[in-house]
Amino acid sequence: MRSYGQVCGVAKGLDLIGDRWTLLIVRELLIRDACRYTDLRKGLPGIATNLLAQRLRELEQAGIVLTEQAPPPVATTLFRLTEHGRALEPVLKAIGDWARPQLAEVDEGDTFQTHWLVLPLRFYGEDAEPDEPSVRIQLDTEDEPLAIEAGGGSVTARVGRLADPDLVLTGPARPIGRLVLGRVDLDEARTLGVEAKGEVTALQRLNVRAPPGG
Amino acid sequence: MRSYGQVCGVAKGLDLIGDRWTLLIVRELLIRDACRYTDLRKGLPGIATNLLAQRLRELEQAGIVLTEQAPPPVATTLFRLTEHGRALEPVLKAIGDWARPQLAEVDEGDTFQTHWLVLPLRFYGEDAEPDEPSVRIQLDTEDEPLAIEAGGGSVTARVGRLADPDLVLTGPARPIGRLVLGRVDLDEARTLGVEAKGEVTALQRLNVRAPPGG
DNA sequence: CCGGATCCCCAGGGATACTG
DNA sequence: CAGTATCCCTGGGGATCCGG
Repeated sequence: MRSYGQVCGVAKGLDLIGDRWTLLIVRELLIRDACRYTDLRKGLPGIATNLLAQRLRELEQAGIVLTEQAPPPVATTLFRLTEHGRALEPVLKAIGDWARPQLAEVDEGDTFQTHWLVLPLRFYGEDAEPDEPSVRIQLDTEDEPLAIEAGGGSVTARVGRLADPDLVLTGPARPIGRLVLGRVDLDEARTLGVEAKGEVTALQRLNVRAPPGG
Repeated sequence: MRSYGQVCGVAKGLDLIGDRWTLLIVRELLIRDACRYTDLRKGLPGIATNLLAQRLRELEQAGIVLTEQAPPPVATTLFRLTEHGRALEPVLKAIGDWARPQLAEVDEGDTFQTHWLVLPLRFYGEDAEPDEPSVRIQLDTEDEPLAIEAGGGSVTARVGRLADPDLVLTGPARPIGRLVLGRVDLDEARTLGVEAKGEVTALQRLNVRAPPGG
């Protein structure tokens, strides 16, 4: 990117992360930790492949991303955030906090992927019953499976599959996302095609609060 | 800007504020409150005038900026942030926090303007002696005058001139900025061309702390 | 299949001139 | 003062192709 050439923290920051797609690449890496090139492409629908490669080079040069060679039998390049890169999480959180109202006006053509639930759950998720034993919820949608665990007062979510979940939610990604974030209840989600198998009360443990000021 | 088309708070936010120059326009409006078109242009060296006009239109349409007609004898258009626009301050703060280290590597061609001190003073400034009577410091550089006041534990700064300052700092903008932010002491600043007239101990009242995690 | 590189085309940004 | 109009050029979108 062309530098703004200003002695100002905001301008200097935007020199590094102000380019199109850059912060969304960081988002994907915050969600997935270590990440293949193809994972990034799938999580960034519409990005041109040359652009992704160029951004990754720039991010590596800026000390935000580092690459490593995975050992066989994987034998592929993995991309990962440096500590300086992980320090961008508050920036993404601030943008997300601010944009919460905009999230209501979702366009019909907008895409949704299940793993995008990870950051909102990390930022706003609480365990409603901290003293109860923890519960595990498995999301099974058309794209990647997501594993959610609530216990000890906090909520964690990651891409992948749980060994023995208390509750499995199967169906289209969008309604499952709205159910997990507490925007619809289970009855309404069922009419939208969501199937729940197991301990449905586990959903009560997920408490997703509103961002500050929203 | 072209929308990312993703059901994700970060992406939705970037749809509105991810364009080049946009957040720097917001920065200028956070510094100055009400602002003429020409003030914005001076504070954004290098921006194309058509681009500034276009961004202001987009920001107004997004409910971030509003325009008002100043009454005579000023008789000009003023730009101001809406409440939704002022809510972007934490986003700028998060970027500034993150970019603090980058601010050390300033290029020689980079420009600096005195009023850019307002946000760092607002974010990181503390009054070192909350119980003492407040002090007023006037900055007089080649560009606009800046008025700083420290008292009651906090620091405020705004563009403009004080009636009877306790201390007046005159000289080139860059060294004055570094002095106010505590990056050089008064002796070193003097060798860089800064003149101090009045109660020089007033500078001790300014305490500019480091951002979280930096 | 993974990790890109290459090519073409268009939209968005930069610089300058001009106008109500 | 507050923009519009214009021209040019770079950066981004989209597709295809290529080496490992």
